[in-house]
Amino acid sequence: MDLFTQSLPVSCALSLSSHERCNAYMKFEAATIKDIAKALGLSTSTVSRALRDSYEISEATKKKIKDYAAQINYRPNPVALSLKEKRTLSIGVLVSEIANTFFSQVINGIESIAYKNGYNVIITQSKESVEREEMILDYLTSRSIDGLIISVSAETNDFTNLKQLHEKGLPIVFFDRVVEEINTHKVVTDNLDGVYRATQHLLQNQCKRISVIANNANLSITKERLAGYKKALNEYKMNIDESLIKYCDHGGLIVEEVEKVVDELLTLKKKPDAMVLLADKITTETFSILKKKNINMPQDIAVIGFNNSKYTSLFSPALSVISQPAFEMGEQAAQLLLNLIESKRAVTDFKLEALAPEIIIRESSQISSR
Amino acid sequence: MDLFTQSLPVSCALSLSSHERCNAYMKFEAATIKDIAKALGLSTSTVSRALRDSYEISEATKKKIKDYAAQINYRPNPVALSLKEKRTLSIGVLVSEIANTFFSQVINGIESIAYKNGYNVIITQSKESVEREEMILDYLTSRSIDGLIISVSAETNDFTNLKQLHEKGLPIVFFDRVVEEINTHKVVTDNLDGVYRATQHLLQNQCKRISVIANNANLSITKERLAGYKKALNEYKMNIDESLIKYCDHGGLIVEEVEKVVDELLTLKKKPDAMVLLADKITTETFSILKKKNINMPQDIAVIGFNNSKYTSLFSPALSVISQPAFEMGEQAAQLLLNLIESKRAVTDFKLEALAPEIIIRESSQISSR
DNA sequence: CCCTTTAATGCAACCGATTGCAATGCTTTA
DNA sequence: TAAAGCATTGCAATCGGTTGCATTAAAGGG
Repeated sequence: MDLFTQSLPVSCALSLSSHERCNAYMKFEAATIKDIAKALGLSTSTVSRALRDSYEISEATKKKIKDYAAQINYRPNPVALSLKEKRTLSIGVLVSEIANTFFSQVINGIESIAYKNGYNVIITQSKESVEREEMILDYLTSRSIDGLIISVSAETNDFTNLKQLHEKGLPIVFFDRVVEEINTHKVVTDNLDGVYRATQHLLQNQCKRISVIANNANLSITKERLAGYKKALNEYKMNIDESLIKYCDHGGLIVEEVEKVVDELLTLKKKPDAMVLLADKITTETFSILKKKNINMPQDIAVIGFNNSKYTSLFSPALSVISQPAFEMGEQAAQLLLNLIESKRAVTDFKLEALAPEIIIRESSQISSR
Repeated sequence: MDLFTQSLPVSCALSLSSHERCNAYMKFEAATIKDIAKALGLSTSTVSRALRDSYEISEATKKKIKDYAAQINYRPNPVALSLKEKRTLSIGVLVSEIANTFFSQVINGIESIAYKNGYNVIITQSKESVEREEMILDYLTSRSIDGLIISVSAETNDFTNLKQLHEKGLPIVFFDRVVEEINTHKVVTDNLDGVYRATQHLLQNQCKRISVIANNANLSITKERLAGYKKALNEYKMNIDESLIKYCDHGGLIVEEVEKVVDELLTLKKKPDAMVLLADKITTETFSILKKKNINMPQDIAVIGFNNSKYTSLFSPALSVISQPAFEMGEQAAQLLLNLIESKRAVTDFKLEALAPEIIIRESSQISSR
C-alpha cells in the first residue's frame, strides 16, 4: 500500500505532499492542523500552539512545524475559528441601493477600514423595501455578523426588529438615514446646514418661490433637510408655502412618483422658480424630467440637489449639487463599529458625527441672466 | 436558587424564556439546540431531528420542540453548519470597482440569483491593482467561499494564482474580463460585435479617421473590442493606422493616463475625426476632457464609447454609448456558478455566453450637420 | 540517589449542529 | 410466553481549531 492509496479518494490535501494532486473532480479542501500533526507525528495541540508561537513549544519543533505548514501552504480554517471564538470577523452593510454613487462611495470607505482590520464586509441592498430590509436583517444576523452598518430604507417606519437586535447586543452604527430611538453611534452629513446653504444660495440669486422635493417624510434625512430649507426661508422672512413641498415615498426609485410631483409643481398657479432636491436619485430623475420637458435651467427653474456622482458636472446645464463626504462617512462608520465590536466593556457614550457637505455651484442654479 | 441565578451571568439566551433580558452589556448570543434540549429535557439529537422533520421523531415531541424553537426564535448557527457541511453558502465577487455602474449592475444581477438560492455574496474590488487582487484572492479563499465570480484587474497578466485555485477545485466563473487559459464558464458581452457596429455607425456617418482608446492591452475585452474595430475598418476598405490606437493601462482609473492619450490623439498631424472609447471609465474621462478643451462633439470629433450609466443621456451632447446587459450578465454568471457548486460530479462542458450589447446612438456621434 | 522542578508535549473538552448506531420500551406474532 | 418487530430517543463521533490540565522525561538540588 503506497502513500496515495492510503488516503480516502475524496479528500485531497490530506495525505499529499505540498504538490497539488487535486483537480476538478475533487472538492476544494485545504490542509488542516490534523494533517500537519499526522505528517510530523505530533499532536494537534502542539501544532496549534507552535503556529501561534506559544512559549510552551521548543524552538526546534516550532521551526519544524512552521516550515512544514508553509510548505503545504496551510491556512487556519476561519469557519472553525468563528465557531470557537464566537465571532465571524465580518460586518454587514445594508444600504438602499449599491448602484447609487453615494452609497458605493460610503461602501468604499467602509471597506478600506474593515479590510485594514482583517474584517470582511457583506454588502446588501434593501431597494427601499421594508420586506427586503426585514429579510436581509434576518439573514444577516442569522449569518452571524459581528456588527451592522445601516442606512434604513425609505419605506421603513417600524424599527422594533432593529431595536430588538440592538438590545440583544448586536453592535450597530447608523449612517445617513438614522433611527433616533436607537441609542448608538451615528454618522451623518450636516444635512440641515447643507440645505440651508443651498437654499440661501438660491435666495441670493433672487429666487422667490423655492420648491423642494424630499424623500419619504419618515426619514431622518428628510426632516433635517427640510429644517435647513425652512431655516433659510425664515431668515429671509419668507413664509413657507406647503404646496411647494413635495415628497417621494420611495426615494425616487420609482420614476412615476417623481414625475407626479414635478408635474404638480409645474402646474401650480404660482409656479416655483427654483427646486431643491433632497435626495440623490430624486435629483437626477427630476433633472431628466425637466430636460425632457424642455424647461430651461436655470432661467425657468433654478435647480440644486443632493448628488454624489462626478457625472453631474458633465450635464447640460452643469448641475449644482450638495455633495456628501461619502468616503469619510464610510470610514468613520466602520471605525466606530469596530470600536463597538472590539470594546471589552459596554459602550455608553455614543457619538453623533455630522460631517460637512460640499455645495458645488454650477450652471443649473446661477441666475445671473435673470 | 431561582430560575435566573442558575445560569452563568455572561450567557444570555441560555436560561431565559422568550422575553429578552439581554442588553448592551452582553454579547449578542443566539439560542442553540442545546438550550432547547435542556429546556425540554431531551437530547440534542432529538431536537435536531425534530427540527429537520425526521420521521424518527414522534409528532408530539416534534410539535413541542418546534413550538419552543419558534417561541425563543431559534435559528441554526450557520457557522456550525458550515464547519460540518464544508461549505459556507457564500460566494465571492471580485470586480475592479464597485462604483462603476457596469459592475454595480452586474452585482445586482449576481445578488438576485444568489439570494434566491440562499447564498451570501461577498463583494470586493481590486481597484485595478494586481497586489490588491492577489491579497483579496488569498483572503477570499482563506475565508472559505464556495465559489468565485471574477472580472480580472487591468494590471494582471499572471494568472498562476487563479489557475492554482481552479485546479484545486474552487468553482470559478469569469465575466467581462476573462482568462482564456482557464477552462471554466465565462459570461461576456459580444464585444467584437458591439464595437463593430459602433464603428460601422461612425463610418456610415462619414468619419474617415476613427481613433480608439482601449483599456490595458492584456485584457480579453481589449482584444475583442479592437478586433471589432478592425473588422469594421476592413469592411470599409480602410487601412488601420496604429497611431490612432491608444491604450490606458489602468483602465482610465488614473486621470492622467487618459489625458495623455487624448492629447496625443489631438496633436497628431492628421487628427482623428472620431473616437471609440473601449471602457466605461475611459469614456467618461475622455468626454470630460474633450468638453474641458471646448472640442465640439460631434462636429469636431464624433464620440461613442462603452458606458452603462443612465446619466450619459443627460450629458451635453447626449452621449452615444455601447451599453452592456450588465444585470443579465450577473444573473447568468451567478447561475452558472451555482450550477458548478451544486453539481455532484465534475463539470467538463463549460459554456461561453456572449450577450448582445445595445448600441444607443445619441447626439455625440451623429454628424448629420457635417 | 532520590525528590523536586521545569520544559515539552499530549489528552480531552469545547464551540453548534448532524447522523450512524445503539438502546429502550412497547406491540405484535408465532 | 418468548422472540421479533417497530417506534422513539440517546450516545458519541465528527467538522477544525483552541486551551486547561495532565503526563512525561530530563535536569537540578539536597
